[in-house]
Amino acid sequence: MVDCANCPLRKLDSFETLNREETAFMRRFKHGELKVDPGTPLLMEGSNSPQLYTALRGMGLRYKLLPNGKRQVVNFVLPGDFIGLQAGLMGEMQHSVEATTPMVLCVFDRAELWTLFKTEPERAFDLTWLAAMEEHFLGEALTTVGQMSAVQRLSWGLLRFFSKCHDLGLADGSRCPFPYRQQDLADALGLSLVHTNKTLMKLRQRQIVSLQDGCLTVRDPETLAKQALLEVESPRRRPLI
Amino acid sequence: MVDCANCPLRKLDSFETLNREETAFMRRFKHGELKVDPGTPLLMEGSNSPQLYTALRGMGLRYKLLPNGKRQVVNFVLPGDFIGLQAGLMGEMQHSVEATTPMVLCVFDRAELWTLFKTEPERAFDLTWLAAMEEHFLGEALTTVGQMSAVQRLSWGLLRFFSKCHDLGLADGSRCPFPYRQQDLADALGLSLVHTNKTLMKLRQRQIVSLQDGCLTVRDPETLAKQALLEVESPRRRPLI
DNA sequence: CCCCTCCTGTGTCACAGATTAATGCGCGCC
DNA sequence: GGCGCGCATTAATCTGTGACACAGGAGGGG
Repeated sequence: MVDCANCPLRKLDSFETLNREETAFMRRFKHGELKVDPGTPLLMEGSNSPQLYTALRGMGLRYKLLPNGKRQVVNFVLPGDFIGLQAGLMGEMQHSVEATTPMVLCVFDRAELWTLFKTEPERAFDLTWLAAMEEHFLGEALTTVGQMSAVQRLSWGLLRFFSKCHDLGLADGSRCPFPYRQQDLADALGLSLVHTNKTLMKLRQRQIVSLQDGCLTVRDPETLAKQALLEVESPRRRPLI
Repeated sequence: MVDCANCPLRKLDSFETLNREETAFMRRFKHGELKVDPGTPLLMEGSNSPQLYTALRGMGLRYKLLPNGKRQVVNFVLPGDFIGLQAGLMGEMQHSVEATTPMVLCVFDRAELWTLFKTEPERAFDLTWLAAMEEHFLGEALTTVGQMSAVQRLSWGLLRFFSKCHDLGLADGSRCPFPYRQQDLADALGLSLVHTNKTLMKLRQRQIVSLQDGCLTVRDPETLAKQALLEVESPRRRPLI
């Protein structure tokens, strides 16, 4: 499922065990299970919070709240995602998770983490690998939000989400569930709601994606991928002379 | 040095050993040493590259190059920083490190990583902790670039860099080295060079920071910190009637 | 049925920031 | 000295995006 071909050390087939189904490993270390309903934010008060989570079922989003009321969606949470390690060390911003469909989370006791490292190096390695993947994703997100236009950001965001769904086997052909509001997309990509809406309309009118009834359909993956990396037509005006 | 008070598991005094000085641990696992001169980019071709690095001395920056020639500075590299785990898994964007002062890097063999997890869980734990800290930083950076104004971004960036220096003992009072060009700052914060320059001038004229001769001086830390989180004066226009 | 609320769609306008260009300044080099 | 080069600075202009306002549709509840 998850592409591990690049991992130089070993085939990480154990990755799959982190996805969607509760494994023997989870059963051993888990502290409890959590069912979360859409709309209820799950606050994570930094590393003082004694809990770590793995999403088992459902989708949600991980975000930070700013003192001025704005919100940055840091990542979309899908089954298999590990949450909580990255919670605030400094405690300046509120770090939260909110479900957008009914979710089931596997809860770990943070204090067990150290045990894990001593007794199950393979699992510890997986964990680190996941953290590195997340770090890579965030670097890409930062690059996109920092350097790209609205069309490119949307293209990147939708494509990324779709591939993640696809890797998890949640996509049906070019279709995947997308239980988010436009406001969520806007907050994830550093755009305003209105502009996100208008840009989405552009993508729809160009028959590149379709987004309705909680489903995302990628109609033109090539163009989408091209736009996600580089403006299709060079927007550079030619000099006047 | 690095604040570990929040780590619930144990006092991470071993962190210090990752900073600046080469330790017995490094000597055991290290594959070589690398001296890098300013201006020579060190390409990291994803996890296919067999190497991982720890910065021992000097400063630099880690960035991604886009096909359209733009650049996103992902983080500033200081002594003690671990580099390479987060290199591209997908290989879309070029991920590189460039020194801005002469640097010394400790080179690890990527294949040794797995050995480390089996034989030195403490070190493996440190590594994961570092990855989590980096992840937290990137989340904050994303939030800043996605939601904040130019003044706030600059304030956040400078403050962050200064605290990092301070934690590493590289700062002298309110002064720390800053071997970067304004273009580097601009690329880190998703701003244009010109606008970065103008905003910097504003901060200087308000006696909040001073930036010259490769040194950053924080003159008014309170205001800086306030601005880094929330616009000081609310920029909301009052209605016309 | 109406009323209310949440969300999407669309037009208008203002502004923060991008772009371009020109200047100055220090520095190394021939 | 004169030249080129890299970088900081400043000004002038343009534009992508945000802010605001409002209409319409979809539910939900009494």
